[in-house]
Amino acid sequence: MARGKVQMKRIENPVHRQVTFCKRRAGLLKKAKELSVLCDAEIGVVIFSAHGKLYELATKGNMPGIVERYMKSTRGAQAPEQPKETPQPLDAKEEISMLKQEIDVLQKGIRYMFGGGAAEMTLDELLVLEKYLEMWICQIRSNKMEIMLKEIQLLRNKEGILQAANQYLQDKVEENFEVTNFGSTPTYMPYPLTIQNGIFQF
Amino acid sequence: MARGKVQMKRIENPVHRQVTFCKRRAGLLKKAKELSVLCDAEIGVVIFSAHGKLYELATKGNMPGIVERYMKSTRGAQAPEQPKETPQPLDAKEEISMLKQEIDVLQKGIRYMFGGGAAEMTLDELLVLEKYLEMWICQIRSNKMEIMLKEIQLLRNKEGILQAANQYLQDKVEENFEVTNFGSTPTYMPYPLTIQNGIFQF
DNA sequence: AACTATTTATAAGA
DNA sequence: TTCTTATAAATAGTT
Repeated sequence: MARGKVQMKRIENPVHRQVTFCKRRAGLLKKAKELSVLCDAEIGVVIFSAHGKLYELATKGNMPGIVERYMKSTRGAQAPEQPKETPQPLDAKEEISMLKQEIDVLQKGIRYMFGGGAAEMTLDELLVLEKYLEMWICQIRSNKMEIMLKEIQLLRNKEGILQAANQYLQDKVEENFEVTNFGSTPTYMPYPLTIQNGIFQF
Repeated sequence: MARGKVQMKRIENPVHRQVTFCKRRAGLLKKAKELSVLCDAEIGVVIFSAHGKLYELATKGNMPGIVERYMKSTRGAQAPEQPKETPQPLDAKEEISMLKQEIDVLQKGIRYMFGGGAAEMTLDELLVLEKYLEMWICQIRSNKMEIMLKEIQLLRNKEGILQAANQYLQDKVEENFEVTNFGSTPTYMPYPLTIQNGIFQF
């Protein structure tokens, strides 16, 4: 904002970036405080530097309170959609009715989460919903793991290919060495591409 | 900051205050975004207006992640953090695209939940969704606890009333006993309603 | 919502 | 980091 406009992209020079971070961080926290005082607002600001250091500001020094209020608020803040008809590729009618009951709980739960807590839920319903969410998280974690394992497998394969190439090249080099230094003792000659196995063991 | 300094205290005129809130809120969020982009920082800003309306900004649209990181950071009492490279934030459509992304994740998540994981989600999306679910579970557990504590309090009150009634009846019975068995020794006579205290201590 | 006169923030240099 | 200063940005009061 001074002595030249600044492009809105990451500052590549690390020193420059650090200095700017200092200055603008101070500016941001000051502005936040001003806004809270002038307009009687409750504000929380959390800043993690690129190096992971935490800077924060919270009105009344009460960040936990703000986080809690945020969580309560977001239940109602974003209401993307009402889940409508679930495609049911199921067979038995009893099963369907049971599933519908289940879906009722879930729909109620989603209203609970997204609909500003308008739907009052009983303790039993909360327990059921909690179980569902836990299952959901479990499933997500399993999918995450699957994706990561695939990635690892892919990298392993690449590693294998590279090691084979490495071996081939090494043989080639040794062969040339023997030709140019005929009669000398063959020496073991590890190349940089020969790397350790990963930390994951299948 | 223009046409006259401003006192750093609550603006009393409500109209004036509302206008200033709008302007400065926009300014603060803009500054926060700039800082995150220029200096590669992870930033979360939460603003509650005096009327309770929520405004927020989070890098990567990932407020739950920031909250979690914040909690980790503060719980460890200034624990050393690992420097994590933030993927370059997009600079084009600003907050709107990020919020849309956030909503996208949630919508996809709902399909994910109801469709038995049919919707393919990227690893990043799964991570964000996981954070949301953890947040919600936390909220649900807190609600559960609240309900249970209320229930316990209610039961305690009932217990108190019943014990009082019990005492009253017991006295009555003893009185009658003394009348009908004049001169006999009074005996201690505990009634079934006299029960032990619950396991919860407030 | 727009418009400016000012104040504030800050980029660059020291 | 801190100070200085020229200049860009933000914004208070007004229209």
